[in-house]
Amino acid sequence: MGQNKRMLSDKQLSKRKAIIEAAINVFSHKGFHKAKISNISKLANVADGTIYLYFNNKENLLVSAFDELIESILVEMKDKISNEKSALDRLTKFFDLHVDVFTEQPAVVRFLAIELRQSPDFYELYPSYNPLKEYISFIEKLIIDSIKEKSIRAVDSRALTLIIFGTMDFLLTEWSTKNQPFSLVEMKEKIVDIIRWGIRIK
Amino acid sequence: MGQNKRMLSDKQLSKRKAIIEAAINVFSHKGFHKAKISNISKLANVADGTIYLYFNNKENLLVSAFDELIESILVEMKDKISNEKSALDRLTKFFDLHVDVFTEQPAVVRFLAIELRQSPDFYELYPSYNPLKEYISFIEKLIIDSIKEKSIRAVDSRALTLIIFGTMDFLLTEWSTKNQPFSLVEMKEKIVDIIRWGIRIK
Amino acid sequence: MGQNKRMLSDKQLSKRKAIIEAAINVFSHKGFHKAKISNISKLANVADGTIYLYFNNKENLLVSAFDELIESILVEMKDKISNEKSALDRLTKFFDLHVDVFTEQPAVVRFLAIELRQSPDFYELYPSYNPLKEYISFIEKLIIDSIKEKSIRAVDSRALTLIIFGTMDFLLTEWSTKNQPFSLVEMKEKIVDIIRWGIRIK
Amino acid sequence: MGQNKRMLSDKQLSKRKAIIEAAINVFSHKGFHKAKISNISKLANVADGTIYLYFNNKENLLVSAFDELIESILVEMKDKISNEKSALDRLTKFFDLHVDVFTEQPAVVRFLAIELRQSPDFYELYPSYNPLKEYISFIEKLIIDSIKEKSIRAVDSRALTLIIFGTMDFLLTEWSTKNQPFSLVEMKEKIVDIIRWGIRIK
DNA sequence: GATGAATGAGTTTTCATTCAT
DNA sequence: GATGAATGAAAACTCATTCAT
Repeated sequence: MGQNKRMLSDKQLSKRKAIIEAAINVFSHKGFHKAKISNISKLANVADGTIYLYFNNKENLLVSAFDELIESILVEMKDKISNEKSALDRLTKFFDLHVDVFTEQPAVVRFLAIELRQSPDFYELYPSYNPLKEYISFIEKLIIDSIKEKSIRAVDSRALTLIIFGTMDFLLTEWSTKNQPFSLVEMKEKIVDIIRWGIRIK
Repeated sequence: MGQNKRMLSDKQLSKRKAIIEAAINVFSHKGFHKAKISNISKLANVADGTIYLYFNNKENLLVSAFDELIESILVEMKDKISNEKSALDRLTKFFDLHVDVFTEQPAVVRFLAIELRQSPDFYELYPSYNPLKEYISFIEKLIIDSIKEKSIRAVDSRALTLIIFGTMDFLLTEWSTKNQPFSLVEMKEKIVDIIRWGIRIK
Repeated sequence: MGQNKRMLSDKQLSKRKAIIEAAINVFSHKGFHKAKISNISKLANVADGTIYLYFNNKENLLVSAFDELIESILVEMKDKISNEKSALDRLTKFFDLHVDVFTEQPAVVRFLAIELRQSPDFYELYPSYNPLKEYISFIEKLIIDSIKEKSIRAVDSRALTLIIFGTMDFLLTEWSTKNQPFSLVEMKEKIVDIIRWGIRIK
Repeated sequence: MGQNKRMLSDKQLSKRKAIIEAAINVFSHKGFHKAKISNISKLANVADGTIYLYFNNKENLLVSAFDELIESILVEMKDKISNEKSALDRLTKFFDLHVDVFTEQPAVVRFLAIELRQSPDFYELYPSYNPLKEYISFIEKLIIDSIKEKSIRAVDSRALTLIIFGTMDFLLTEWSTKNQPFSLVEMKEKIVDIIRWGIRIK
């Protein structure tokens, strides 16, 4: 049975990590249904059965991999934007970093953008669960702060969050599934320009 | 074997339609992989084998359902916006209708927003295929026209298309997967306001 | 339901014949299990259902095709050897004709040599049925006559039948499945020579 | 996936053997197409899936069973005839043993005589493959040696091989499919007598 | 704890056969 | 009689999961 992460020894933690990394890799490239447990165990250099010592089942492995991937990305991004003075600068930087991270790891885009939506049963069972929740909440927080700082006009923070995340998501999905059909950096600048206009203080 | 749609009798066309409708319904609720052909055939009141008289296989049924659904939606929407005077009005109306259509048929949102991304094999086989292509192209065309009419400033049409479609898509996905957590119409107005500001002529 | 052949009109008889011919053709080339009723009906220019007006089922069609093919071959061969004076000449001629017939229609060899053995259930149901029975009996009769005429020594007729038919069958199967790896006529002469030596009057 | 036979543990080898034996049994009685994998797995006391740990697919199981059966029979027969002084004695003994082996295991006759010809696809894919090749070659070698030893006259070795194998094959098929309608041993003696006459040195 | 051989449930697709027209 | 659209039973094979070692 999958065990609580906190009760594991160092050796076990590194084994668990190897499994998670292998899982992200395999799920990203093959998709949830075509990914075989044996692919993941082979890549992680463990036996098939070992995976079940750390995770309850395949779906739980997918969800765990999601959670930890997003958490690690978010931690890294929070750290990198911490030097920025204003909330708006942090938000802009966040957008930049989002694009950077995913440009460097296109497989991760597939994983987050596509696999995320492949467990409808899971959503049915846990409608409130959303691995992106924290990520999106962070964006909304930056927006609220920017409004408080009066760097941007007092738009609805939820609405702006939807615009920003939805656009980032679709931008990267298009770029990724269509094999980089445009310059991501240039396109990002153009998008930021439009959105900035929409929220600037007159 | 799947047959050419044009060679079918009226009776056959209605049977084919029943299958497509059942397929959209089942795929929407269960996802491609968990949807069983027998679920679809039962809902359509035909035998399993009958589906294979009209479609080559399960994937072909998914793709056909997509194509026909999007085409019918697009035709309807094109018709409804044809009265609008300016391209910008048509674009705005298009956004409204998009939300209306999907509000009325939440299963369709799931189908388009989620299932769309669930046939990775298909995309590998036909990387250029994208059932949303025409839909997205139409949005971009409205944007280009609006710029020509000088109703909006001369932003990059591709960038604005990404913003509009990405936002619409995410707005509806959030609203749909989280069981309508906010007023869709109000949220839409707020989003339109922000984007309009971003593209208005000073 | 399959009907008695004798109650059919001329038109029906020709339809039945077309089906039998198509069946031999398709069974020969595809084998019983890969042959589809629709292949046969298409080749015979009738509807699938029509076949069931003349034959009870697929297996019955196979068996009927066998029977009629062998009967027609046997009738033809009996006619052709009727001019030969002695039973031994008729037997020798029969062997020659056997080879000729199958050289001209290799598909028929496959049909008789291979498909013949593919209905084990059928043999279980009707252990006494053997479509080759009459054919083999005829060989044995020629042997018995030859012995009576003292053209050959008084060997056991059954034993010699087994040698002659077994050799003919294997000769043609080898020649047919291995794509004519030797000169059939020359090999036949060599075989006949050996067997003749074995049965000649000292 | 089917594994290399040499890399298996003793336990696995015995499981593999049980599967092969069950396969021969079931294929013999039902024929390739009517034999179900579940019949074989049940008889071998393993799960359906286990068969696929040892063999790639049903056809591969058939072919493997063939190969191993013929090889084991041939090894045994070669050993048993090794004491005979002359090649002609070995050939005669070989014929005797052939009949003995198959008399003791009638199911094996069916398997070799009937199933052998039931994989038309296989022959199409690998036209040169013939599991009986080695067996037949061995007979021809004994014939060539007998001629060299001047025990028999200098007939064409290929022709005589066709006679001997064809006759053995048909003899056993008739005896087997018609439920032992004659004394196999007596019939064999009569056949050997005829053939011997045909090839003796005057 | 780790292993990996064994399990067996589960589903698409084919195609002989039927029967309403 | 003839048609061919519709039926639905049937089976090979995969792979997540288990558990004896």
